[in-house]
Amino acid sequence: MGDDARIERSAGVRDVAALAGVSPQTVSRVINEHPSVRDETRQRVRDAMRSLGYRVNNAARTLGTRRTHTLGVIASNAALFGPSVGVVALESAARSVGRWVTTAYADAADEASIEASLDHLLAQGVDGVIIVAPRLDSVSSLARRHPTLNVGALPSADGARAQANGAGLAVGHLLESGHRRIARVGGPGDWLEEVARERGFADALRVGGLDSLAASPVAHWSGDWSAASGAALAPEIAAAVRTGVGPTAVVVANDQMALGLISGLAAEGIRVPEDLSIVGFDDNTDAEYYRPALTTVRVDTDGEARRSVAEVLGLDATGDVAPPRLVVRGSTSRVR
Amino acid sequence: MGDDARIERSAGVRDVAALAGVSPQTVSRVINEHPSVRDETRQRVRDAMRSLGYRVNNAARTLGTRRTHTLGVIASNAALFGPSVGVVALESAARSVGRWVTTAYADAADEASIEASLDHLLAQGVDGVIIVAPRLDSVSSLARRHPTLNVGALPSADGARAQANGAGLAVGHLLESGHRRIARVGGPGDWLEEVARERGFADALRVGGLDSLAASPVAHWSGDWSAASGAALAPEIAAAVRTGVGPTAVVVANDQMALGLISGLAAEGIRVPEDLSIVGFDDNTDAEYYRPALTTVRVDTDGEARRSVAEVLGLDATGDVAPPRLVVRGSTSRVR
DNA sequence: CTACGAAATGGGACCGGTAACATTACTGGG
DNA sequence: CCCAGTAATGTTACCGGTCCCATTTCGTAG
Repeated sequence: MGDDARIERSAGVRDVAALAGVSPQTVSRVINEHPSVRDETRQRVRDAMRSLGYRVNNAARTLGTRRTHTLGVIASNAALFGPSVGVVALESAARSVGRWVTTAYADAADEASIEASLDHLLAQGVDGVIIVAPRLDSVSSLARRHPTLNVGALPSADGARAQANGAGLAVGHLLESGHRRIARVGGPGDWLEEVARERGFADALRVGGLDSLAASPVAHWSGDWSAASGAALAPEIAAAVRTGVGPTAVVVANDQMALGLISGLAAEGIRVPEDLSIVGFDDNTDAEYYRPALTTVRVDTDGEARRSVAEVLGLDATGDVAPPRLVVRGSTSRVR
Repeated sequence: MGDDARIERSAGVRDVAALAGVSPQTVSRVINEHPSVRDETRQRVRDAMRSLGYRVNNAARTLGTRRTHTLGVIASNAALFGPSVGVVALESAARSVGRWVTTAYADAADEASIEASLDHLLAQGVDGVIIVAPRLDSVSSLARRHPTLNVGALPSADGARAQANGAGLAVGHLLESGHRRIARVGGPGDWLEEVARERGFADALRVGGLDSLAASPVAHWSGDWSAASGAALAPEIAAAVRTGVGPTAVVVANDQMALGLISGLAAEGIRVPEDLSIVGFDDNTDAEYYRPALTTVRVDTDGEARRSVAEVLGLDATGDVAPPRLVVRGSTSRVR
């Protein structure tokens, strides 16, 4: 292109202003889409920006405004589908409203680790923080300790409600299939999503005419979302099934625990779905290829992410959030 | 002078300087660990910083230095274990050397999408960019178009070599188990990791005394890393196995494709490992709970990430990288 | 004791936008 | 046609570190 080989310091607002014949302030107004700029002026400035290859300098802008246009995301355990997908969805949602995302991974079970991640994000300066798959008290606790900070969560309160409904769908499917002894394998009890999914499960059972007694012989099993933790529960669950009065179906809190559970049950000689029906939650991309293919609940993570971002930034929500949906595959069958 | 109760703007270098009785410049030197500061002075400044709760303002610093201390990461498809784990490892590695990470997700197969992500990162200003699981030409192509930018990859060139060795381990295991007709299911051919794993596979076959002829009847199968793509290959592979002169073992380019393949093969009536041994790659957290549990190759992603970060930032590498390791489970058996 | 180079420190200007306020150009009502 | 009120634009200083360069202090050889 140009053979004037000089180190061109990238153009600034003043350069653009000079070329467009306006003041730097007007250029700034154009950048920020301030309404009080005549269309013709705006166009002239835009042209100048283009011909100079102008790019806003985020640092300068931040220095002046004290707003970084950056969203901090604290996520945990990337070996889990849920959080991974959530982080991607958040990044996409944030970018679509002109924000950057800085991510810090932490061990969600360890409050100190979360605090360290938050410190890291605060040092950089972020306009808000979203915690992915938070523990129950993480959000309120952080909000309390950093009153000036916008703290949000994925899922949001609305998202949690949706997940409760999703858990209800799973129960409904099992009831329709003739199951009456339905147990549940939960996640860690102090996680927001676990609480929602558990509540949805319990409510649906009650509505179906089965109170908690229906699940009484099976107690409450729970893991840590990992396949390993699902597998670890297999012996106990297998024993319950063998009694003949144990559960005929289990609603598991996420797909990966379901995977582990099925694997462990196989080792115990319990067949799925012949001896026990299993429903997962998330519908991760692999669930269809588990053996048997997993019946599970799909949630609209992208929609949820958009909602969470909008909430934290105080914007109007963009786009709808699809309600959760049951995906029936091979891990559930009618009760014999 | 007048001490009106005004909103306490967080302390800056000038405040610290005043309290410590030095110039702002000296405070700056302390912040940046410049050697030419007397120990006693340094200590005085540090004390002042602490007592004022001083925190560097990253934006101001960036504006002055033109360095953001931020690393950009471009990753693709978070539904895959490999990239997800890689991103986390990079974040951790970067943080441990005092950098922030801004992530942008892109569809790696779509050059335009990568370019858009890069634009996004450049607008923020990053000191370097690391592409996770890059296509073969992505890195060099970006480096060419943005000559001033530090571009790196995960895995690095060394990491790719290690993966080649890992693929060799898989082949070695199969040879020892008596397999002689060994096929391979690759990833997308224009991906760095695919090239490395394929090369390791081919080299090991040759060293084992089997040239490419051994694989000739099985052609070259490949997918896109997803379980779905693995499942899609099942009919064709099943047909080859049924001929009786097809492969007795398959080395698959990653665990998730192996999962899909096994699922698809089951539908075709091919049993793993009785009729066909299968080796995966990655050893993701779920592989142990696939059915059968997957024999696979584990790589040291954390170590690789540290190496990539150090490379891009021009630092000395910290910590060793563990060599890849074969994990033998139930998806492989001795040939009958 | 002097001289001189290195070490330690200080003094502005400056990075590139933007807030705050001032100014000028328009609009419509009386 | 004047004036208030709003729209459009300009002026100036400032955000908070750091760069460059000047200055002072120190160590030590001559």
